[in-house]
Amino acid sequence: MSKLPSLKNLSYLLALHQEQNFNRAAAECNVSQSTLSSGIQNLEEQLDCQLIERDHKSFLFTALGEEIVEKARDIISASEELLHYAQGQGNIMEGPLRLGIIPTIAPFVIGELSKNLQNKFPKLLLQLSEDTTQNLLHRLRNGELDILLLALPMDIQGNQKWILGRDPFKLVVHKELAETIGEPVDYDKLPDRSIFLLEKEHCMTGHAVAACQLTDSIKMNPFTATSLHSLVQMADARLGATFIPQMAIDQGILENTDLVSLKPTGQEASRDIGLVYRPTTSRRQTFRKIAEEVARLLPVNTLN
Amino acid sequence: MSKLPSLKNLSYLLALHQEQNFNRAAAECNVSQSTLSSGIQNLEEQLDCQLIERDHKSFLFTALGEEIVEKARDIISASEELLHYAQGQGNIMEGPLRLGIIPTIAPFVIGELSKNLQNKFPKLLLQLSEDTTQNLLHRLRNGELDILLLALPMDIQGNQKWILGRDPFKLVVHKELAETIGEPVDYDKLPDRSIFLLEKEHCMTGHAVAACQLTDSIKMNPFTATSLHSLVQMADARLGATFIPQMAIDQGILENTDLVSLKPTGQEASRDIGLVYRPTTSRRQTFRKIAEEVARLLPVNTLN
DNA sequence: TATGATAATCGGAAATACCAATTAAACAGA
DNA sequence: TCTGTTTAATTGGTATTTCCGATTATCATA
Repeated sequence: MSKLPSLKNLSYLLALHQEQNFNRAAAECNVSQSTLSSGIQNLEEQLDCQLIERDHKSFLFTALGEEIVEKARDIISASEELLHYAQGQGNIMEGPLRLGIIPTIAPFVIGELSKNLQNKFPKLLLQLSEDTTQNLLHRLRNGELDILLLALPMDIQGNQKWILGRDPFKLVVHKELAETIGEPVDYDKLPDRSIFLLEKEHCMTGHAVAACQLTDSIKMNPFTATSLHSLVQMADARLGATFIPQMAIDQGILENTDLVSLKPTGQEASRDIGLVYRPTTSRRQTFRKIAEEVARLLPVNTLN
Repeated sequence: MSKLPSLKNLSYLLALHQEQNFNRAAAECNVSQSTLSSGIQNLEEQLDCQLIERDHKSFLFTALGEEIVEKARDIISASEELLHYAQGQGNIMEGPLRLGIIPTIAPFVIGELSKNLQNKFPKLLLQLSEDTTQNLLHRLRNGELDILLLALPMDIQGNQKWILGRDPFKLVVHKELAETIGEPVDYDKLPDRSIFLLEKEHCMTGHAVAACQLTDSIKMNPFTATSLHSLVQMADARLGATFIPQMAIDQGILENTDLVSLKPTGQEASRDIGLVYRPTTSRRQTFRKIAEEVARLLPVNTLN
């Protein structure tokens, strides 16, 4: 059996992959450029394969090198996790936890969530990060984040998920318009191009359109907002209607407006809320407790 | 950030856990006893926690130590996997694959399976191991095996599974008895204590009883056999009836006998066949290909 | 043609990993 | 009680590895 690669050399490889430059990577690792350089060569020798193609001045990771980087990342994070776990005397709810949340969920759960986690697990260091689904998935993949709170269905690539609950969509309109529409909503009674949605980077747009059976509807207005709060403002200014998730309404997003919420067409007009994590994680138990805490905050809790 | 533990020291810890003795563990690792001893001390210092309780002559792993061992095992196997992957130039169907199979499945798939794998993936080194479900799960857990081919439903502990397909049960009787019974089988037409089953270590007994709605039946004979071939022999000697899975019949287990197979009571009188693996594995893709190969050999393939 | 940036290489120093031998303790048997 | 055995820890010295600083080689570009 040949010798296992050292974690040190694997971490050199990760740094090099991140920085794409020997000097910067060496600085990152607090070693000299020569050390890092020979570390990489050492690794290539041990693994008996070419990780980077050298081009005298620059270099490029080989396909195999990229794959090794992926695997190395898992190994390094598992080792870091072991270290933290041991140093925390086996307390799984201790130390940093990097949670990514999409913008159409974050404002409506992070307040309550961090308060509850702080109470129950005072040694847990929750680090929140708000970003689009695609960016979050990328950051989960490269080890920048530990778990993601996303809206589903969604292609979560190679990752794993727990469905925590459902979040119904409501059609939100000015109260003067509400009477002419009725429940469940008949979209035909709305003027053309009077439904405002978020820009397409937000997965909520697709979810709302699908869940409320609005596909290709002439009713949609091509203008797109960047936050739910903007949509609320626009509806309140009688520019049209919009879809708002129940969790936002529960958090009082319609307070101090003249808006009312109606049940949209489609018997399951809702999005699923799920927690997504790397399949290779060794912190399932920790994540599970987080899942339970988040699920308790959702309009409909379906965590089994 | 404190320094990561070295893979070397982690492997010392694993060996010590396995051998429960410093000298033997050191021999296992091809190092001296003193090296291993200081390696462990070193590790405890780095992790800043007590892994074993020393008692001057002997020692005992602490609870935390046991948990660290689990995590260390995952890290070491991921590292070994990375090494093999790299050395195989990224070919995931290369190198050793340790597959555990229960005795009521093994004889009826391994022939075809190893032939097919040999053809498709000539560099794959399939290492088969036949054992009871409980033993296999234990050996999967401690890293001795990579994947298990089991009959389900079954408590697979913390592991993950794919259901590959179904394997129907057939009631097997001597042909002279068959006419008096009819299909689907009316157990009342069988004499009391005339159904023979495997000893209870074999999960098939429970599966057959449940699937064929035989719970607590007076029809069962308390004698238990240790293999399906014994059951066939007994039925052929007109001692009674028995249940045999379809895959065994397909492989000709009834050839050269005077037995016939009847469809038993219970509309889904079958067991599921599944592949079980550690949730922390980094070889899902490899396992998936194995799953596909196995599924093709089953009487009913349900792998999605 | 110089200049600056890059990664590889080289030689020596520092850190470490390792072993053999020894010690210390516990135990079993005479 | 004495003795030999088994156990893990300790010690001291050696071999190996790791790391750094300096240097080199190559290229882009000013």
